[in-house]
Amino acid sequence: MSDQRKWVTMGDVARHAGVGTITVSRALRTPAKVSADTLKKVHKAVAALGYVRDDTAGALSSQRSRIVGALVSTLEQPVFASTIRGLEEGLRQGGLQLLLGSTRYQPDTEARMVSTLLGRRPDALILTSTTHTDETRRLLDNAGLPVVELWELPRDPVFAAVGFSNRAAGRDMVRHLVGSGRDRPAFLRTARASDTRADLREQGYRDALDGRAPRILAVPPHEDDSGPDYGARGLAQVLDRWPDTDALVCVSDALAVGAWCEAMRRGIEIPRRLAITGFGDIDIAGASGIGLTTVRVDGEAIGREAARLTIAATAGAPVQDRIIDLGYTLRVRATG
Amino acid sequence: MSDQRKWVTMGDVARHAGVGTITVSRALRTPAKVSADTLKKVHKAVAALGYVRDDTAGALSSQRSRIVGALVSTLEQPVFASTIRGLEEGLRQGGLQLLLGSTRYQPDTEARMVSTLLGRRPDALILTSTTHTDETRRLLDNAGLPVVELWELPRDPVFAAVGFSNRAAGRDMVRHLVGSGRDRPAFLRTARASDTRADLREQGYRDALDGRAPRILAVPPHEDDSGPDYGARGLAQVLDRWPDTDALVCVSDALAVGAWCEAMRRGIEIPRRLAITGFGDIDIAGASGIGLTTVRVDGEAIGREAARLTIAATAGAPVQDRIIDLGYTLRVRATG
DNA sequence: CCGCTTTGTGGTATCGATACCATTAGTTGC
DNA sequence: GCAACTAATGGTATCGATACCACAAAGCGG
Repeated sequence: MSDQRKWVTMGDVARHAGVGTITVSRALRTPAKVSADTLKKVHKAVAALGYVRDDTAGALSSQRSRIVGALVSTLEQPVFASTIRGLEEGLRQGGLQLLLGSTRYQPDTEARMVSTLLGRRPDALILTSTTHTDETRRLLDNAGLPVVELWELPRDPVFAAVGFSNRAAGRDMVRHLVGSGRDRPAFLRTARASDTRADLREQGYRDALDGRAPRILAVPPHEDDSGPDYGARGLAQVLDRWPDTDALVCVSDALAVGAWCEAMRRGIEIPRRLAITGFGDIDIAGASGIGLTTVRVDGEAIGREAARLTIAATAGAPVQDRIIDLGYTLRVRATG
Repeated sequence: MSDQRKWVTMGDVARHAGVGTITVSRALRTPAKVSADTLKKVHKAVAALGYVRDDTAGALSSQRSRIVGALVSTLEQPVFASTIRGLEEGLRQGGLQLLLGSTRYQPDTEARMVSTLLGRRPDALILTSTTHTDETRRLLDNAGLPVVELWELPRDPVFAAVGFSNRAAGRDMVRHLVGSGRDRPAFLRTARASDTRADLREQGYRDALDGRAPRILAVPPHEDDSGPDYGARGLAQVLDRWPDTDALVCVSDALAVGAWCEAMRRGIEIPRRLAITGFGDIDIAGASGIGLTTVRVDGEAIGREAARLTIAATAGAPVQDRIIDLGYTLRVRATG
């Protein structure tokens, strides 16, 4: 940390280069509108002074912050890692910057963060959730900016959505299990109040039961417990309650991996005695030693597509498809 | 997305409440300086108009953005998840907001992102890396703001650092293995050009060899390969090259879990025939089925401590300890 | 060589909140 | 009862970049 010296301003650069401030602005923002000669002078001055433009001031005068706020449900699990990567890269190409936050699946946290984010006057907002408090919904509606919701396909998106049908995916997975002879599948999830994606997958599970009695276990949230811990606890409780369960459909890969570990510890043969499936296809799911059967979602594509939509919308281009379904793939591996 | 209606300004709120704009500013920023009566009027007006303050404008005039930029090496693995959580919570209590980015272990990406971040005039910067390009270092030195580096203890921090000794941790882990009879430990890492933490842990491994021949394998980075994939490939290559290896010290938990899976697939007995250790103690490491022996790092504490330091520094308080060592714990579990 | 467009450049007002200073009313001390 | 203070509030300049308009010079067709 150096001394209290103030920042170099655009005016300083202009003086040093012998041009007007506005020319410096153009040289940096729209180089095509400036002569090659002037451009060189400006760049030299910028380098000499170590100038870094104040985008905060730029945002104020242009009424465009070039910031896109994004709120993901969790950063603890890598589910959204690829989506964030896709988003970040896509937005960067459009000259936009990602302002990231995590809601931890709590609607009130989401409300607070949306409010904070709006204070930075982002050009758009991206949310990996479609369940909002009334307060949040009001803020979003009044903000007058594009809002893109991810990983689901809400019936009435605030503005647009990119995702897939969680319900269909859940249904397909259970059908696959039933089709390969599993007759008593159980569904394992965490008991979170507003995890719409989990609700939808559970609904898909019910859809596919076809008259069989549902075996649904919602592990209560517990301080300091992580995904795999829930999975291990969940498996124990499921077997406790329904000992003859022959397939465990987990709402996420993190849970599935935890359940798998617990099964290994107990010496339960997988998949002969018990099939285990996950959701998301995170990196570890594919590890050869586990080989988790799961639903693959192309998170990076979701991110890229959301970025494309966002760039188009902020540029004022008309957006045709407001609900984009990118689908999913059943990835059948060793565990079921 | 609603129509093109402009944002409500502080002036609008002031008019609606029948007070001056500056009073509204004070009511929201320093309520103590405003009478209870006025406060109520202002809040009512804010609610009625759905006002959200423009922090961008506030930052410009007060020369304090209340933003702290943070760059982590990766978001793909949950190593830094707890650190981010600690940071975010700590900063929020100090009225600061986290602007998050990922460098993907690439110094040039870091340079680009530092520059972009500085354009938002953050009050401080936080980096989970101590290896910077000359360009980055110059920017940081000239920026005149507190820079806190995490997860390492550099000799000459830009401003301050919060972390632990990666070298000592690596050394302790290997000493533990050697002490329990492992005579031919190998070290597995990814071959990334600028992963200082990996370098230090490797150094620790060498320290503890005590005359034994080093067996170091750096898996070359490969497009689309994730942590566990590297681990699996790495185990294969290590056993190929040094078949009698009896302990595999992995530079991260992600690698260790992948190696563990591959070992399971090959029917290698763990830990009898081969010990496997990781680094970081991510959630899955503790899962009972794996029980990975690893180095536990209290990431959340690092985040909280960094937040405390940052708040103090931005408030102009004198900072005494610029290098804070939070230590680590050897967590011996089933795999070694 | 004259109107016309195109290209390059600069001056000035502006974005919205806050710093700074001024003002008023009320309170305290002697 | 008056100076000296505090509490509460408002007016105005300011932060740094960009929008908008103006203008000069160059290119160009006839």
